[in-house]
Amino acid sequence: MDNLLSNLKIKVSDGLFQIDPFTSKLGKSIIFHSVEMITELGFEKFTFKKLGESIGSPEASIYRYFKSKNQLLCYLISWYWGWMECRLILEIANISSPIVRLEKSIALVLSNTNENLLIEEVEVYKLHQITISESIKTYLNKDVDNSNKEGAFLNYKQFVERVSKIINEINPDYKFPQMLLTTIFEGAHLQVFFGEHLPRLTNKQNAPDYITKFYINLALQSINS
Amino acid sequence: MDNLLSNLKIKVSDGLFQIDPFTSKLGKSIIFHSVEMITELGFEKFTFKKLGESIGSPEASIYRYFKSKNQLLCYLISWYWGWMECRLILEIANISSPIVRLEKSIALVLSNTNENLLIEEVEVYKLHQITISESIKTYLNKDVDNSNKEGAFLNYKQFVERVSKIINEINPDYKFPQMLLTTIFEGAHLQVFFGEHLPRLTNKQNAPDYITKFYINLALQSINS
DNA sequence: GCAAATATAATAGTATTACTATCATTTTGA
DNA sequence: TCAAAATGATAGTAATACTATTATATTTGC
Repeated sequence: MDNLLSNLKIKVSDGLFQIDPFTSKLGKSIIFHSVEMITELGFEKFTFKKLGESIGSPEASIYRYFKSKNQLLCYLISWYWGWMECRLILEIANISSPIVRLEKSIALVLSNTNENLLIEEVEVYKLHQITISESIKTYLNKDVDNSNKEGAFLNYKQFVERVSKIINEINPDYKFPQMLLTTIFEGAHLQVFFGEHLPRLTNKQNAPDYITKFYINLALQSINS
Repeated sequence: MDNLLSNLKIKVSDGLFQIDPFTSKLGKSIIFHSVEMITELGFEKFTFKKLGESIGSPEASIYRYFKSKNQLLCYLISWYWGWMECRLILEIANISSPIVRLEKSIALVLSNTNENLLIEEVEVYKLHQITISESIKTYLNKDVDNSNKEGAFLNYKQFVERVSKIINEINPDYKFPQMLLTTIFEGAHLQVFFGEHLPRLTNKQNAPDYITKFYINLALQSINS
């Protein structure tokens, strides 16, 4: 997989940066260290000043790449869904059964790479964790309509779109594929978080992949009924 | 309903305030105006300074009631779930069928009072909107374990607990009531938000209560299978 | 009805955040 | 090699999220 993906450039909407970070050393460093730092501190306590210190560059230089820390978060999350779409395509290629393809799509959203895979300076393991706790902050705010215009959610929409087509292969009459999928994807992330911090809000099991199985069942029951 | 509820005092964990706001005029004013202001500005742009100006009291006075704007948000959201539990109890009293009780529980989470009902200085219509866009911010952060210790999520847990008991009446062997319910409650809020701002991530229908029906079906299919 | 306790107002101050601006220096690439 | 672009160094600003202090109301318990 690494080899295949190392030839890919994940497309991120150009409204999500001022200068494409992958065109320079500093840009790549911003990406690498921001993933590290947001994972460690959480988005609220993460600042460009701290980021600058850890990179060894002044704050002002970071602002040349991203106009705000919000834009940077949107960039990272968008990159994540772009990368997930790549993984999805590889994962379900040559699988004829749409049910199996759907199962694999849902499993993918909950899977994390074990090794700390580094793609385009992005530690994808950590970015997965960031997506779980921080991604909703890209849209649950009063600037959502602007972010939307800047293309912040295109990659996520495209991912959802691709999987909803699989749902309509299974049942062409199913009316709520996007609704079902965002319920599942966002719900899945939340259950991971609850499992760690608020166990009374979930049903943690020792069985591996119990969250995945739960959501696969939920999806298939809903689609086939 | 108003009459019944006007005799109730919604219980909020005392880790969520410094001074109980309902014991003074200023406290009540903080509650009333913060609901107004968070609805209007969103949580990020809401500040104690602006709140103080609109109340006509200095910032420092507000800090005597709530040690941070985060604590205030936790208070409001907790109050919301306390209030929702009261509504739930009234709503499902004397209904023998657990299926109907479950349906009503889910419908309740998506329902908003039409009139701008004022309970204990809380405009509940606006607080419902705040819950949709801001409630996850009470826990998706690095302070979650502390907030949890302070009782920030007790009312929500209790609400979920109460409804999960209904699920286990329907099917005593069902293993994932909390997981199903938080998926539904959080998902339901999200679909409302997507319907307004990111329609490609949902399936907005003209039919009234389509979100409610979707989640009721989802629940019943999952529980009965 | 009055003193004491308590709540509030008025004001000031601090460290940090989220930026913007300017100019010198280094890197790059045609 | 020379100009353009990127970066570094430095400074500055308005706002945020608080804390502290002291004076003035207001409440309350006796």
